[in-house]
Formats: sequence, structure tokens, C-alpha cells
Amino acid sequence: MSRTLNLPERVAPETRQRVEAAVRELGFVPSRAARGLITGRTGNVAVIVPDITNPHFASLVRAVERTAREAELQVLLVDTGEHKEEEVRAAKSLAREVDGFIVISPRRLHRALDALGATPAVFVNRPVPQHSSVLLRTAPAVAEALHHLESNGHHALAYLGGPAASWAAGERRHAVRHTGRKSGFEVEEIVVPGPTFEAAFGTVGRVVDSGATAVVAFNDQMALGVIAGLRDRGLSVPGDISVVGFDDVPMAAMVAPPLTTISMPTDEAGTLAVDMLRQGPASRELFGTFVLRHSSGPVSRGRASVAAARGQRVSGADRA
Amino acid sequence: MSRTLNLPERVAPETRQRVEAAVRELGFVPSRAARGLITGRTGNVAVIVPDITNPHFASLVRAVERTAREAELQVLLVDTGEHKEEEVRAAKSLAREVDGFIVISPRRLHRALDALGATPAVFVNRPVPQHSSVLLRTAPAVAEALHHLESNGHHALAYLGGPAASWAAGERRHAVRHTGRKSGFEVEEIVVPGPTFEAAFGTVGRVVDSGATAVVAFNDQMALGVIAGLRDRGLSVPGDISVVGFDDVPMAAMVAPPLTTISMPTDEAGTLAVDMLRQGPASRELFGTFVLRHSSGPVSRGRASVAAARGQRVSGADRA
DNA sequence: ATGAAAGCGCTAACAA
DNA sequence: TTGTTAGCGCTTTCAT
Repeated sequence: MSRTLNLPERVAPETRQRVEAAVRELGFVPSRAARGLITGRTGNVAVIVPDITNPHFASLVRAVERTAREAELQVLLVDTGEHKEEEVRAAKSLAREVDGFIVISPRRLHRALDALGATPAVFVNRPVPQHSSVLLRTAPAVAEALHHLESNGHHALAYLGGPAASWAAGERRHAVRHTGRKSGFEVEEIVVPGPTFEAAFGTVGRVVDSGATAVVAFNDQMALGVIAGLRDRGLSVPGDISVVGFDDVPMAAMVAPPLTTISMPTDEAGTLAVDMLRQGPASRELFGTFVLRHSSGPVSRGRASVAAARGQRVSGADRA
Repeated sequence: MSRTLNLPERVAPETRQRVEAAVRELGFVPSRAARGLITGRTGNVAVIVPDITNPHFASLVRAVERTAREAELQVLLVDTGEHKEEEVRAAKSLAREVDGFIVISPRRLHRALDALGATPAVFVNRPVPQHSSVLLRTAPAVAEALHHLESNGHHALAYLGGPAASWAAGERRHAVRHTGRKSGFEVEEIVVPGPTFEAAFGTVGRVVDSGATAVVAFNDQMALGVIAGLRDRGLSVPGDISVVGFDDVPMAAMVAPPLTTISMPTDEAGTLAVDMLRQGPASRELFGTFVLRHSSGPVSRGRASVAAARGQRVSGADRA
């Protein structure tokens, strides 16, 4: 019977038909657990994310799920809630329940690696020795973005950074600093307490003070925070200041003004990640693309309103 | 040994310590699969959603995941991609791999029920005979919303409906129609091809023509679509027309103007859903709350710009 | 080409 | 209180 299901070609056609009929009739579904016990393969893959509520991670997970199901794999979801020790716990407790891990949690944390045991893993946006990774690179897209800004008369840029421990934060920061300086931009780097709307909102005082005419933020949520903060000070986007984000989350196209941003190939990344699980350690790179929408444009002429807003800060009207 | 792990109180303290030490030393983790084979409990729960990329569902899933992990359950994620037959496939193939289903996919589909077999399930926003459900009710919050609109001088309302097959669409539609008429509103119902930004964007022609001064949309994405469409016609929100959404997705607070909406208790719903898995069939209700932000306000005085926009439609400038 | 038997890692029931 | 055994539903090997 087992033979009929797994090696149908090595069974007599007649027996085969009988068995298949019975299977359909009884609605028989083999137990993956029992099978896994003996084969050593569970048919499960675990995907670990910091926060499924972040649209960028949600897109990645959706792609992983779709590809996994096409390969008859089940997806175990672990949401660490940005809590790194949860990642280790999950790895340890799941290591033998899954055929592989897809770790999208971008903070580097080396303790986690032991917990994996011999279970293969592919890391998204986190290069790890001895393990597979898929890296989402932005440098070429950033170059395009800065070229767009430059040709619109911008020279002074503020960059709102991401979490220090994140590989993506390093890559993006390097891309804008490096490309920026090469293109003759003056780039002011602003460190933000977290990669969130609120945190970014709280930094607009520094953005305005910096004299920048354009700001690039680590992700779209932060870009929205900047836009809201600017508006809160009576400044308009892109009229007074241009804003560019990263990720191109679905909402980026729905807001006003629609966000100029760097779109990440999340579908390909998710698909690639599960495909890479079968192969040995390897590192692949995928590239983001520049998406021009309406939160960026020509540098403003007068800058009177920006100067006025700068006055605000001195008067203590800054909002933390 | 098994005893030490599962019934520690029925083992001699000394033996217990020895075993526990060994467990820690070897990093022993029992195989859920093998255990499940004999106990009949897998320690897994499957959660089925139409689209994890929708922030409303993502919030629900996050709550489910957190609660499940606290109960030492693993979460199997199934994203049906809005495809109802996938739901049946998933139910059939997972029925024996999980201790329960949490079905957040809101379209009603009765074929799915047989596939469940004897596996318990709790349905979110879908009442199902013989099964548990948690229903997210909005009527009281809608009453508040309409009262807010009324006291701001609104009398004519457009309602943009959700998917016909969805229980939530029925509940929300009934709430606004019923409460609306009771409060003396004139409510124009507009059917939209899908619960999306784009689909809603495409209906603003009809919204404007209806003469409504306020629109309530089935969800926040649609509300954003309406706002964008209105802006596209030179109309402002809430200056010319007020807009109210449902769900209070995280982005609702980040956009301009911040969305007035009806917030859903997704955390409680998710938690409740996994708690209810253990108990027998039951139906619980949770209530949304009205959140007043800035996409709604006093009805505009002149309405000249709205009249102008209406002219647009006649001239064929409508965007499908 | 097919049947029979052993055994994957555990728990439950029974002995001791 | 602890050791032993049968067996969960499968696959694999060996015999037929």
C-alpha cells in the first residue's frame, strides 16, 4: 500500500488501481508525522519573522508560503515580536520538527546558530557563515534615486538610519553615504531610536535644522513619519522637502502623496529562499528597484517656510 | 524518563533531578511527531487566512501566534490567496496534522466543513453551525460614528460595501443602513468590485454624484482609495467630504489625513480564538470601537468644489 | 510483484 | 516508585 503511493511504477497496474480507488473512497491522507518518524523528513519549514504585522515581512512570508505549498511543504510561522531570544528558543524547539528554517529576522545574533543543529537554514538579509542567505541589495536603486534628486536640484540630504544590528540598515546606509558623497551630496546622518513611524516623526526637528532639501528614510513607515512630522510643522512634501523610503510596502502607493521609494523583490526573495533550502550553503543577491512617485520632486525655490519651521524648533515646539 | 517530563510529581525527587540534568546536558528535545503518534495530539494549530498581506489579517495572525506559543502550540500558516478551494484542500490535508483550525477566511463556503472531519475549528467572522466562532461586531461603533457625522451636519451618506460572501460585509452594511435610517440619514449604497484601494478609487465618480457629504467604506484600504480618488478630482478630505473606514489598520494613523475609522479588537479576537479551541462549540462576540481622527469633520459650506467635480464626471473624466 | 516484519521516538498500561 | 512492553502509522528491508 505504501508502495502504491510512493513508488507507483513498481506495482502492478491492477493492484495500483484497486489501491487508488480505496484511497479516494476512504479519503485516506497519510500521516506526515508517522512518515517523518522513519524518513527523517517532516515536510515542514519554519519561517521566523520579527513582526508579521510589518507589511514588508508579510510580503516575504506570503511568498514563502506559496512556494512552500507548491513543494508540498507546510509552513510553521514564528513571530518573535522583535525579541531576539525568542528566535533562539524557536530554533531549538523546532530544529527537529522541520526540514529547514527561513530566518527573516534581520538582527544578527550568533547564539542562534548553535540551536539550529544540523537543520539547514536560509537567512534573508543576514549573511551567515556556513549558511545560505539571500541578500536584498539596494545600491543601484539608491544611485538612481540620488540621481533623480540631484537632477531636481537637491544637494543636501538627510538620511534616517535603521536599527544598528540589522544588515539591511548597514547596506542601505552605506549605499546612500557612498553614492551620496560620490555625487557631491552633503549627507547628514540622523540616528533614529527605532524603525517606526513615531520615531521618525520625532526626528523631523533635526531634519529641518539640517538644512536638507531631501530626506531618505530606512523604510516606508519612517518615510511616512517624516512626512507627517513635516506637515505638522506646516511644511509640505514634496513642495518644501522631498522624501524617499525603502521597501515599497503596499500602502506606499495608497497614501498622499504616493511614496517615492525603493521597491524590494519580496516575492522572488521568498521563493528563492525556499528553493535554496534544498541546495547546500550559498549566497544569492537580489536587487531593489527605484520607484518614482510623488513624495519627491524639484527643490523648492524660496525655502521661506522651511526657515520659518526652523524657527519653531528654537522656540521649543519640537515634538518628541 | 517520559514520566519525568510529563508527570514530574509522580517521580522520586532524586531520580527527577538526575533525569533533568541529563536532559539539559544533552539538549534533549522530545519529538512532537512521535508523541503525537500515540497521544493523538499534535501540538499544532492551523490558521487559515485569505491574505497575510492584509494588515487586518496580519494583526489577527500575530495574536493567534503569540497565544498559541504561550500554550506551547505551533502555528501552521495557510494563505489561501483569496482562493476558496485552497481552503478546502488545506483543511483536508491538515485535518490530522493539527489539533485545531482557526479559520479567518471570511467568505462562507460550506464544502470546507466536511474536510475538517472531527478536528475542532473556530471561525473568525463567520458563524458556522456546530462550530465555534468569534464575531467582530460593529453596530455600536457605527452608531457612534454616525452620531459624530450627524452632529457635524451630515445627512447624506454613501456606503461602499464589502465582498458579498463575507459575513463582515453583511454585518457592517446592516449596521450602517439600519443605524443610518434610524438617524434620518439618506444612505446611498455603492457596490464595489473588490475590497481594495483600486476598486474604491474607481467608484468615487458615483460617490460624488450621489451628493453624499460623507462616505463610509467597508475597510481602511477602501477608505484610502476614496480619499485618493477624491483628491484626484480636486476634492479635499475632510474639507469637502468626510471619510470613515473600518479596521484601524496600523497605517490608518500614519496617513494624511489620519483616518477616522472603526477599530477592531484583533488581539483579543486572536487570543480568544485559540482559547476557544479547547472548549466545545460556542459563539462569542467582540465589539469594535469608534476612533475619531481627521478624515471626518464638519460638512462643507459652499459645496462649490463638489459641484465642479460632479461636472467632471459628465465630461468623461471619470477613472475606472 | 507482493506479503511480512522490524523499527522510527515516543507514551500508556501494566508489572514488579 | 520504577522498569518493561506494546503499539501509534508509517517506510524499509527481506522473504516469498
